[in-house]
Amino acid sequence: MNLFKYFQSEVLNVVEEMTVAGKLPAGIDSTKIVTEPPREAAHGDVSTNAALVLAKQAGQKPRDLAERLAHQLKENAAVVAAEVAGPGFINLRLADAFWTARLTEILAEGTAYGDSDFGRAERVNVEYVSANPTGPMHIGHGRGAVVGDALASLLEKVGYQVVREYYINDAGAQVDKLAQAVYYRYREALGIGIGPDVFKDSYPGDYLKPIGQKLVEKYGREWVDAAPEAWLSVFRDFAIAEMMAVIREDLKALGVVFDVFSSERALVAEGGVDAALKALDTKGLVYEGVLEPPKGMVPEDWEPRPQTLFRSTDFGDDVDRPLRKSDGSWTYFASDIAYHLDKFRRGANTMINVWGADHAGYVKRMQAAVKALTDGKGDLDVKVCQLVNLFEAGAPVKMSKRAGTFITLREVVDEVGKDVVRFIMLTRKNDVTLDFDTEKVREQTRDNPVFYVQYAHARACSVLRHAGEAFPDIQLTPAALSGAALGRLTEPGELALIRKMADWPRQVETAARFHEPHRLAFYLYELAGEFHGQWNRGNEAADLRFLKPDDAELSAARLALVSGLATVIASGLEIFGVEPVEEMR
RNA sequence: GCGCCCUUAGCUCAGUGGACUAGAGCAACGGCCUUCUAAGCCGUGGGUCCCAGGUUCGAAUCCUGGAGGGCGCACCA
Repeated sequence: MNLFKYFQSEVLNVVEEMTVAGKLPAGIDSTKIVTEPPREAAHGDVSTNAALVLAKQAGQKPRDLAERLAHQLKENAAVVAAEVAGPGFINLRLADAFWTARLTEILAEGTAYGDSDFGRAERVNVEYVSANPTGPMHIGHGRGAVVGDALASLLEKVGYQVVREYYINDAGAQVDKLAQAVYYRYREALGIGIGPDVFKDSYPGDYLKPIGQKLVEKYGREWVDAAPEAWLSVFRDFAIAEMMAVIREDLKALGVVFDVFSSERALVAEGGVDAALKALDTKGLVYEGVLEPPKGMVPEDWEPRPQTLFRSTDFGDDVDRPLRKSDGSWTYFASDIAYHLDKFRRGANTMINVWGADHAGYVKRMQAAVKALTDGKGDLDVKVCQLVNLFEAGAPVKMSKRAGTFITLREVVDEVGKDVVRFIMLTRKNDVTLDFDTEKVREQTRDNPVFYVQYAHARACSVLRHAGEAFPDIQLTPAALSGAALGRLTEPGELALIRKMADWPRQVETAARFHEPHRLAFYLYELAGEFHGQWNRGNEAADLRFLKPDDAELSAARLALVSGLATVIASGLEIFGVEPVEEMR
């Protein structure tokens, strides 16, 4: 249960009752009432601004109205105190029994705790990674991959029907360059010398060498003297398939999965671009025109040129955008328009794209296109992921493709483990740069959030294991533990921990609403902190230890708490795609 | 030059309209601990929330302008 939503509806019920009783005017607007945790825990458990919002409409003083509302709210059995504070906030204090009931709920629901129907089974398409099939993934792709994957899981948890999608840019100039580079690797594999500058405009990486070798194994010398027109499509298709296999392996190592891989080439081949552009044209949004040079900077090879343009300025963009290149072929933007129309037609009114920082300039035009094509019915949110700076023990890792000192995502994942990479990628909001230190993330200290959260889960599991030794007859299943005498959980630290755990459903919903999975990393860190804190108090005072050999009843109640804690952490890590470990090694 | 993003404690960052005192971790300083699983615990100091206006009963939060940093900027993806 999202207890804040519950009390929100309780507040609204009271408002409704008072309206019926004539104590409040009819037709009052209560939509601005919010019910949330007070900033200061000392103020209570639940706080609402209802009186402040309604005072003016009711023609009553905020504090007077607050007193009346508070009086009614006290009728709820869970409310032990309803105090008016400041200008007219109402702070509710809840009964211990209310909190222990939340623990029972957690034990009953398991990692499904925090699930909700917030999304109302609405369909959402989350597109992420979509790295060009021209090379292995780098650390920046990894961030997008994790953010997209976790966001998708988060949305599923709150009841959306989510499609995880990867768009393969397998059409256009980039993959032709790939074919070009692979052709030279093919010749090289046959022992034919290649010039020093052959990769100047394409892909010099060694990772294409095995592909050249495979082409030799498959075709021998067949293409050595053939014209480019002859080998281009063969080499291109082969190279794309090989590179996608590499990328899929990289993704697998990171634990990232997709429901759909969409091909740009296929979309073009089946006429999707022509259809989408025709649709735009029908709306009168396509025209032939000449763009001004970008304000304040004129590219060297600038020349005024008539182009086919999309009237994106009608939908909030800064300038109209070209749909066709000078050779008459479609631009990347044109096929992307078609792709987004395709996603919309496949049922996703809400689309979320996770992009790298270098694509930030495309957000407005893409949103403009979605608005135009769907008549405002489609919604596109773009999460732009800022750069990831790699460090090793505090020193920046210098990377240069030329010097061959390029660190791939795979290398980092193999070095520190997928769980570490995934968690760290979620410890910052997507739109700020993230420092990733391959040394620091393996430290076993409180500074390292991955360790700190994992350790809380492991420590909880450890306590449960020890319980089996101390109390051989005890049943440690959640179902059995929920039957414990939870009323014996009266220590402030224990109740504070349950309060934090009970906040999970609200945390999940808020993160989902803002499409911001990183919020959960902060929550999990705080939750882990509460648990470690209670553990440490047990170090000081033996009375506070979770296991008390001379008091089986109290121990069972505390074990229920420990089990619940492990459950909530596991529920969070599940969204992150991080395995909740049972012991640290 | 234009667009987008960022600017909160010495450092790294939470905090998308509410109050009494703007939070956390690290670092600093002062104590303590050597453990039911060790990688710690308690306390103290530390802030013109980049600046200036505006909206509001109320602004770190919304709006406008400015400063600094990042990313991008027609016919590449």
